Amino acid sequence: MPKKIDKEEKKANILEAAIKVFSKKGVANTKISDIAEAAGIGKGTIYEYFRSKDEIFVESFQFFLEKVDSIISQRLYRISDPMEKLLAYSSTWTEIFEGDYLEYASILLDFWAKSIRNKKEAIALNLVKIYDENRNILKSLLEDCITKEKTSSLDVKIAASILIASLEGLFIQWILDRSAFDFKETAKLATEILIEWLKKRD
Amino acid sequence: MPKKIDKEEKKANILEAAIKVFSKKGVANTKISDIAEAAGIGKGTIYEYFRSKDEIFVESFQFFLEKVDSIISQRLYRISDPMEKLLAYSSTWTEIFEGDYLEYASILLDFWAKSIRNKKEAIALNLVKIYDENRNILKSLLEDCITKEKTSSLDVKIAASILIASLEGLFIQWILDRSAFDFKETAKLATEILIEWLKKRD
DNA sequence: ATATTATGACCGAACAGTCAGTCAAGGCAG
DNA sequence: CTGCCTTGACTGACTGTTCGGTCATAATAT
Repeated sequence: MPKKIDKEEKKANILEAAIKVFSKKGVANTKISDIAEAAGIGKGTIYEYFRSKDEIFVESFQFFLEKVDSIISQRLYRISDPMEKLLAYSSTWTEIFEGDYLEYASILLDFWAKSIRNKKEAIALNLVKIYDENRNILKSLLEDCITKEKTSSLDVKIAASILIASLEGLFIQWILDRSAFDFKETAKLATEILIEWLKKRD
Repeated sequence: MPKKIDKEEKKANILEAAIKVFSKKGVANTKISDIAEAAGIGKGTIYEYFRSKDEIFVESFQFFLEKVDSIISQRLYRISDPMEKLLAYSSTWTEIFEGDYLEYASILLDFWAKSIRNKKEAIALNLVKIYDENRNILKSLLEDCITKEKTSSLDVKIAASILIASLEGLFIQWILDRSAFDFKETAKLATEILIEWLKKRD
């Protein structure tokens, strides 16, 4: 077999493994050898693809976001009805974490922590950008749902902020105690409440 | 004999210092010597009061929660009007972190992370309890605000969950990027939206 | 009052364990 | 053989924890 190694593919493999271990044990408690073992390779090999543990951490964040992003846009792509689209957005997050990706969830906390503590680093700037993008995406989706012109654009953006907040906040509560409420249903309800508020507004 | 010292007071001093350092650097990156330095004592002295770094972490969580709790109940105590009371609840969180305690904020992420990764540990069980208590507190406050009997109790508890979620979610976004929106105003708005929804419900 | 002793709070050097990152040796395709 | 990949034993820096010793002060004796 002509051994042309696909560096990108191999990196992706390592990142998948890293995310899995990071999620389970936390970044600080994860050894490079843990990642190597999870990826089924030797410890030294890791350093053929990444300069440092921190680089793995940063890139895994990017990798994770891209993955979630692609899942979301894939879903929204097929839907045309605005309301359906909005609900699909909010339910995608819930489905991601109710499904195979549940184990990946807690890595979000490490990303948040690192970003908050080091606002100047690329990872933080990136996260800020992601939030802003998502507020804007949701703003558009919300605007498509309410067919009123008089609602101020500012209100809609604030509503978008609140929606993101609700979804993430519910996620944290639910991950800690899944018996507290039905995540999917409650997320849907939160979305509907916001829409209703926007519609009734004058 | 040396002066008899107040063990509890000294522990509190160390915990205050620990929380400060934990917040700034993250628990994993905090050395015992950092805490000692911040508390103005020697490294060895720490171990006169705590068995291990982990014990400091766990106790600082408890300490932090009690502090926030006492601030909130102190505020609510003076208010009788239900709506005022509810708004005071939500604004207290914002004020805590907009004021002197801003630096303490990011320690929440370490608490969350530890709890989520180790659901059986005391710290996690405690956090679950805290959330449940707060959902119930908010449920009562919300019920006092809407003077309708037909609203189902379940709806109110779900609304309480969403309100907590909104406040925490907004907090994360705001801490990352304080120019995104006005925290206090947006938190207030989220509270009002939920009340409105509950009132109009049949 | 003053000297002597007992106490335990306090400290930080030393220890022991851990782990990120290195590198010399081995493997394997062409 | 040549060149590239892979590897895990190794190293050195780092840090949680221990522990023997110091010292200020309280208690007691004179």
